[in-house]
Amino acid sequence: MQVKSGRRSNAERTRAMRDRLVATARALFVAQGYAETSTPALVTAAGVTRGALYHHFADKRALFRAVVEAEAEAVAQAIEAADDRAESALDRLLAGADAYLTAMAEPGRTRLLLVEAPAVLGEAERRCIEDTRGDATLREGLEAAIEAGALRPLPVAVLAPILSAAFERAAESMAAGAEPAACRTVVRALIAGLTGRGDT
Amino acid sequence: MQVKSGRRSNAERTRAMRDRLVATARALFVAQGYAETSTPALVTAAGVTRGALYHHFADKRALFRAVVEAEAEAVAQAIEAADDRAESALDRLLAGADAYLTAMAEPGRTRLLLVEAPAVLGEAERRCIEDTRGDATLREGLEAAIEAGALRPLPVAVLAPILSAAFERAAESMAAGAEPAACRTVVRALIAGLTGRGDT
DNA sequence: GGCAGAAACATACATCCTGCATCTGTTTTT
DNA sequence: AAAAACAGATGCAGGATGTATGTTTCTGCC
Repeated sequence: MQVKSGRRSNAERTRAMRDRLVATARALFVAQGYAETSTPALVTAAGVTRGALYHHFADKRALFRAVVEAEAEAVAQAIEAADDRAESALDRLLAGADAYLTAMAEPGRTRLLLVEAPAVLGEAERRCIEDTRGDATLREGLEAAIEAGALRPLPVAVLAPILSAAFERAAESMAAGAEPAACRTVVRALIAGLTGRGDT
Repeated sequence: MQVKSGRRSNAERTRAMRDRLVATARALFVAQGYAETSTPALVTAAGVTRGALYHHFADKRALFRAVVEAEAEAVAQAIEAADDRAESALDRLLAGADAYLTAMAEPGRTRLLLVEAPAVLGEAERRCIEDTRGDATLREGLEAAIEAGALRPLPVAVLAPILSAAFERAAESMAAGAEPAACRTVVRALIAGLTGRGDT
């Protein structure tokens, strides 16, 4: 292992370059959107060349997908962490929803995950990323809550995406400057309404 | 006004050309998405030239906006029609939600309005189209229902977009082949939960 | 230690798309 | 009937994407 500044292993070079490209891409995609961000501008901002980009990613979309996957992973982890700290099935739901809203407050996340991703990646590809993470967790949480009698029996396959969409819009509202407290209140009211008892 | 076959007034020519371009654009945007639809391919499909396109629309986005506005208008009309037939504030809400789901079942509508439009038009422009129509109606409906004591008092400014998103996802699920009955059940349950009584 | 091969990165090119400026022909107006 | 206004067609400039080809940097082996 040389300590000389100029020498780096291939693994290091790859990781550094990939991280650099993904970080720069995230910033530009958030600021200008996917379509309006050209690869020449992107590599210039990153201080590298287009050759490096196309060496590490099949095309512009693959780079975007890498950005989105990293974002989705971060959100999923935040939710699972909150999930672990809850007791009852209903509490897990409420805590998960809360954690989702908090995680999505990270600047740019709503634009990447909720605006650009659906249009750039197909619905299919987007599902592969989002669905195997957040949505699956939510589905399990709902099933558990219904099983436990905490929630009205409703078709989870339909309910989960719909609730998920509600959470997403709440996150967008918060990103757009709405009262965080109001957003959380409404989301909790929505879930509470499904208990059939109507209390919070 | 000549009746000779080859002779058409300018107004007729304009309307025919615009309609033709919008109809063709809708089909292609639905089938391949906005970004993957090139203007050369579009005008070829329409049997006209790019000159005609850029004569009637400032740019590709303007054509897309025309398509989206037409879709949004159709949805808004369907909702208002259903609204007029309802009695109580709560009934208007439920009828409006139902009408929304039915209207959004029109093939391609979810992709245009919910996937492509947010990414292609800014959130700002999209709001101008969607918000001044569907969302405003929903907001008024919610305010009326809360005023009448039919719904729990919640911040409408936040609740309306969130409910709207839930409806939208329900529409997408239906477009993707989910049980229409299940979708309607869930949507109604969501609204019912907000009454604070929990019944349908 | 030095060299062959692979991998990381850079450069150059072919293709395509967008938007505009220009040009032709038709309709409307006076 | 002539001029003005307008619909529509053609050609061009700028720029973007993705690939093919070169060059440098590392890695495994002798």
